[in-house]
Amino acid sequence: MSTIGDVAKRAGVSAMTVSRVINNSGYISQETRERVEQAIAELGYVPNALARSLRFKRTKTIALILTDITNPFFTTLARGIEDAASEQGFSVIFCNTDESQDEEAEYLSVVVQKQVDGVLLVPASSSSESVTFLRDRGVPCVLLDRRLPGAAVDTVRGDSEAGAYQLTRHLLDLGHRRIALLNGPSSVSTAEDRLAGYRRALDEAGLSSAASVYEGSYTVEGGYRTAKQMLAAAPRPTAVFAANNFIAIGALRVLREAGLRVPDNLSLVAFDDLPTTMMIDPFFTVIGQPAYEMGQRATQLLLEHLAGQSPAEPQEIVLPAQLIVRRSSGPPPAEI
Amino acid sequence: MSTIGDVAKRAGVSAMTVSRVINNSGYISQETRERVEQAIAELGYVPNALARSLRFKRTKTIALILTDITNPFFTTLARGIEDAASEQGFSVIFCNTDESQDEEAEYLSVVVQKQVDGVLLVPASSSSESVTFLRDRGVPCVLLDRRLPGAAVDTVRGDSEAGAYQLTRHLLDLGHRRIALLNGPSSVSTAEDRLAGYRRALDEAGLSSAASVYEGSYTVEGGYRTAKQMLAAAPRPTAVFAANNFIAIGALRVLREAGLRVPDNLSLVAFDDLPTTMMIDPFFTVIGQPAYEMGQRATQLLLEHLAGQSPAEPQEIVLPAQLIVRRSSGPPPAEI
DNA sequence: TTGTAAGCGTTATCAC
DNA sequence: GTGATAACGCTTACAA
Repeated sequence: MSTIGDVAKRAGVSAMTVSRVINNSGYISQETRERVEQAIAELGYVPNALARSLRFKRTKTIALILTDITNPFFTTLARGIEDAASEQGFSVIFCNTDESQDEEAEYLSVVVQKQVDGVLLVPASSSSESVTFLRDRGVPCVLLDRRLPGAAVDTVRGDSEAGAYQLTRHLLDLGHRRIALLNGPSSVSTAEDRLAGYRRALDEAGLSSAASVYEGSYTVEGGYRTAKQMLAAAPRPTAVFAANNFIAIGALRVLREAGLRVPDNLSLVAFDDLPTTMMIDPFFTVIGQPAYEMGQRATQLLLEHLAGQSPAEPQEIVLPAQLIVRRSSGPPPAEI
Repeated sequence: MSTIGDVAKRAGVSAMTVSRVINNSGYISQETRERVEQAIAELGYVPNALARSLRFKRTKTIALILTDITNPFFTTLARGIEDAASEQGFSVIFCNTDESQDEEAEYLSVVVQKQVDGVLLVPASSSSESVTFLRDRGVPCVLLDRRLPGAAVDTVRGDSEAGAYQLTRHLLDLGHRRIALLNGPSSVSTAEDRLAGYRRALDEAGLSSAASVYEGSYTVEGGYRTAKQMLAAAPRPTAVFAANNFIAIGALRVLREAGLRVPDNLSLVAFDDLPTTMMIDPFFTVIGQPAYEMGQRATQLLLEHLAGQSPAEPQEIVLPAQLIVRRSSGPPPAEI
C-alpha cells in the first residue's frame, strides 16, 4: 500500500532516511528515528520486498518441486524443508508434478522467472534437462530423494540400494524363495536402486534366476495393477516387496480381494514408513527413511550454496535406511 | 541472468520490441519477431517476474498459512489448493505455524512484504489481528477450516457442529451414556463448534449433565494427555470422541497402555479421516471432511476476489461432514 | 546526520 | 512497426 516515499513525507525526511531506519544502517539521530518509526506505524507501512529483491538479486525464496505432497514421505520431507528454510528467513514455494516431466519443466520456468534463489527438486524422470535448465540460468539446485544419472549436482537421498537389500534379505532369512518386486518406474533412480538391492540379495542367495520384477508407477493404482499381474503368475510368490508405501497399499487391496491373508498366505513388505502420528496399528514391515532429516539436510546444503560457502565439488549425501520388522512379514506358508 | 536489454542488443532492436514479442502485444513484423525469438533462445532468456510484478502490482503468488502440513487433513487441503492455484497460473508459498499466533504474525509479515496477491489462512487462534493486518494492507484473505468470531471475512470450512452432532448421536444410538470429548483448544472455532454439536446431541438425549469435556491441543501429545486425565475419572466413560485425528491416535495409545480394547471395552471415534491412499485397514469411525474440495473452493474464492469478481458480502462456505462408521465404535460393555 | 541521483528489469505512453 | 522516456519501490554510491 504505502511506500517508503509516503513514510518519508509524513516524517518530513527523505526516503533514504526511512530506508536507513528500516535497515538499521548508517547513522541516524534518535529524534528522526522516532519520527520515522511513528510514521511507519501510523501508515502500517510494509517494505516492498519486490523492489528490494530487484536490486539485491535475491528473493529469499526457494522452490520445492516434488511429485506429490500427499505422499506422507514427501509431506514429512516438505516439513523438514520449510522448517529449515524459515529458520533462515526463506520462504518456500511448493509445486506438485505428479511425476510429469512437462509439469516439472513448466514449474521450473515459472519459479525461475520469479527469481527464486534456489530449487529443491525431486526429479520426475531420469532426464537431466531440468538440471541443465537451472544451471544455464545460474540457479542453484539440490536434488532430493532421487539421483540423476549423468548430472553433477548436489543430491540428498536415502540409501535405496542398501535398504532394498536389507528388506530382501529379511525375506530370504525368513525362508522365502519366490519374492516378487512391485517396482516404480525404471526411469526413476530409486526404482533402479531398489531393484539393484533386491538383485544383490537374490544373487548372494544363489537365487538370481528367481527374480520376478513388475514395473509400474509409485501409486496405489500402480501397485494394484502390478499386484494383479503378479497374482496371475504361477507358481505364486510367497513374498512381495512393494517399492514404496502407495504400491504396498494397492497390493494389499489386491491380496484382500483374492482372499489372501498377510502374512499367513503371503508376506508383504515395503519401502517407506508412515509417520508415527498416523500409526494406529503398525502393520507393515518396512524400510524407513529419515524424510524430515533429508529435507533439512538438503535445505541446509542449498542455503550454504546461496551463502557462497559451498564446496566446489557437488556433494552426494546418502542417508541410511532402516529396516523395521513388523507383522506383515513371516515365514512362507508350508508347501503342499 | 540475461535481461530484456541483452536480448534487444543481440537482436538489434529496442527493449520495447522484445517486450512486445514476449507479450504478444502490439504490431511486429514477422521478420523482427523471428530475430527476437532466436536471440531469446540463444541467450536462454527468462523474463524477470520481479520487475514485472513491481510494475503490475501483482505477483501471481498466494500464501498458504496453516498449522501443520504434516496433518493429513491439511496435506490434502494443501494439494487441493496448489492444484487450483497452478491451474490459474498462481504459485503457492506455504508456511507452518504450529498453532502459534506469533509464527502466524511473522509469516504474514513476510508474505505481505513479498507482495503475495492473497492469503489462505488457517488461523491459529480466535484473534482477528491477522485479518485486520491483512485488511489494512489491502491483501485479500480467505479463512480455511476455521471461523473467526467477529471478523467479516470469506471463510471455507467443514460443518464441525453438524459433524460432531452426528458422531455423538451415533454413540448415543449405540447405547452409550457416558461419552467423553477430548477437544482441541477452545480458542479455535472447530473445537468450539465440535463442542457445540456434542452438547446438542447430549441435550437432545436429556444427558446434558453427563457432558465430560477435556480441552487440549490438536496433537498426538495433546490426545495422550487428555486421555490420561479422562481415564482417571470415575465412572469411566464408555465412549470417547476425539476432536481430530491426532488426538485419536494419542488417545488410542493411552487406551492400549491401560490394556483397554477398542471397541470392546471402550468406543473411540474421531473427527477427520485418513486419505484412502494410506488406508491399510480402516478402523476408526470418523467424520470425514472434504479436505481437497475445501482447498479448491477456498482457492477459487480467493482468485475470484483477485479478479475483482467477488461479491461485496463476505461469503461463508460450509461443506458437509460425513459420518463413516467403522470398527472402532460398538455398543458399550455390559454394566457389572 | 541527512539528502540527491542513478539503477535494478519491466512496460505504458507517446513519438516517429 | 519501432523506439525513447518515465515509472514501479527500493538502496548504493556520493555529496552536503
